[in-house]
Amino acid sequence: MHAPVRNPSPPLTRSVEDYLKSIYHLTSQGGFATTSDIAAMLEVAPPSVSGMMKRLSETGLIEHVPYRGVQLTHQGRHAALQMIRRHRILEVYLTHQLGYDWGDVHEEAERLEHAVSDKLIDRMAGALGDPRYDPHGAPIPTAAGEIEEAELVTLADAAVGATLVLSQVGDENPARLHYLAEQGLTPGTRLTVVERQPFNGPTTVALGAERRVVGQELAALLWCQEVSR
Amino acid sequence: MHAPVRNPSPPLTRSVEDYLKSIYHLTSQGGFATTSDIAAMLEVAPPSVSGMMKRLSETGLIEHVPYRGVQLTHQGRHAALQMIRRHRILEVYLTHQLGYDWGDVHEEAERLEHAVSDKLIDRMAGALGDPRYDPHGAPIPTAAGEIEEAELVTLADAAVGATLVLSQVGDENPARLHYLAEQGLTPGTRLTVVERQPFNGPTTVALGAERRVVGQELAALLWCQEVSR
DNA sequence: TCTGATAATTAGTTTAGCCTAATGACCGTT
DNA sequence: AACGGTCATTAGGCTAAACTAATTATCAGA
Repeated sequence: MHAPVRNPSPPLTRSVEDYLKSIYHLTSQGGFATTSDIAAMLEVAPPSVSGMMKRLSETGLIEHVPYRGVQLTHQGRHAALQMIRRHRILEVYLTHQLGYDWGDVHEEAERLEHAVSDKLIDRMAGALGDPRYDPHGAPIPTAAGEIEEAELVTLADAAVGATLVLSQVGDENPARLHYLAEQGLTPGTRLTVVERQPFNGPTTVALGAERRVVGQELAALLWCQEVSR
Repeated sequence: MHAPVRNPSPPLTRSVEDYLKSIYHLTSQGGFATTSDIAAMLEVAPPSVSGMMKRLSETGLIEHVPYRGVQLTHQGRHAALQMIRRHRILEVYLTHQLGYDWGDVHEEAERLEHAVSDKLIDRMAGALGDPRYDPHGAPIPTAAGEIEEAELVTLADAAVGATLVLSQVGDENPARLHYLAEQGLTPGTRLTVVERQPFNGPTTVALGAERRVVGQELAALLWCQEVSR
């Protein structure tokens, strides 16, 4: 046996990789990621984030405006997209090749994404025919770091009468994902908004002949593409 | 996204896992693992080992006799065998399912073994039909922590005239492994010891009609089972 | 414009792992 | 029995990444 082998490009620690991913997700709609949002997402205390932001901006991965928040530099964005590619390829691989349920892949991928090599990810992607979306419908960045950006609305915001295709489920809670699958609410599903109760009330949708009533909270996680209205 | 997910049974750090594995390998023929052997295997300084030995014996994973060395407790041995199972299942999976070469699997498995869940290992093992040996011929511990112990001799020690089956290659250097594969020296190969030069000289073996001359250093890595002599 | 709430940062600790330098134990030889 | 060499351990430091407590910015409302 040999010494434990480190990943060929050593600079990024697990922690750094997690911070970059969080910042990516928090800024994907533009704007800054705030210290407390990052802290909440990673479940660490805000001072831990302040400290890390200092280091990350020193290494050129983020742009930090004190008391405002942070954004990724090109370099940081590229690294974040690498991680997201790894995560999503792993999710597809685990579901398609190893029988994982779409509710259970996130946790496993979350650990593996820090340990896999680019070579392994490429092999997995190859074995899967270079998939473009993960099991939750999220687009997979290319090896070069490009990602599809789609115009999406949440079901909670979609107009009554609109016809939609459910594209992404913005959640990773296994129980909620299982429930959604039972209800037939998986990416690719075509649905029509039948009605919505006021005061953040539930939305009723038609899936073919079936009706489903979706609470506000869940509806806000269902990202859809508008087909017509 | 959520906070980074930790492995369900959290206590063992990557480092601890590596130390346990090293100690297992160093003591598999019985006896104690010494501080400097562990240090050499993990490529750390001896004082780092002393420090870790203190912690590991406090947590009951090893028995430490100062200035003598260490041995695994039952608990430590079990944990080490878990890691070895993970490593070897990963190696088989990477070679059989993802086209890895037997010389390249070690490094990838070395990183992944710390990140995979038991569930994933079981799925991989299942997909492979619960293999009993890794690509280098080493036995894979069961999920319960049992491992086959075979009586093996290195080719360097085998008697001239003996007929052997090459069982394990005790090396993980990709270049050496590639060379061995080219020479047809892979686990399962049947061979006869034709002659050996004195003073740690090379050993000549017959593989069917073919002859191979194997240097002392390499011969010491080829663990064989004696069929007859 | 002041004030208070909220959010961000700084200061100071902790733990895991590593390091080098200094010290101490063991063992084979004389 | 003492010596010297090798090996192990102790002492003391360093870094990454977390924490709590204390301090400072910012901003919205009175």
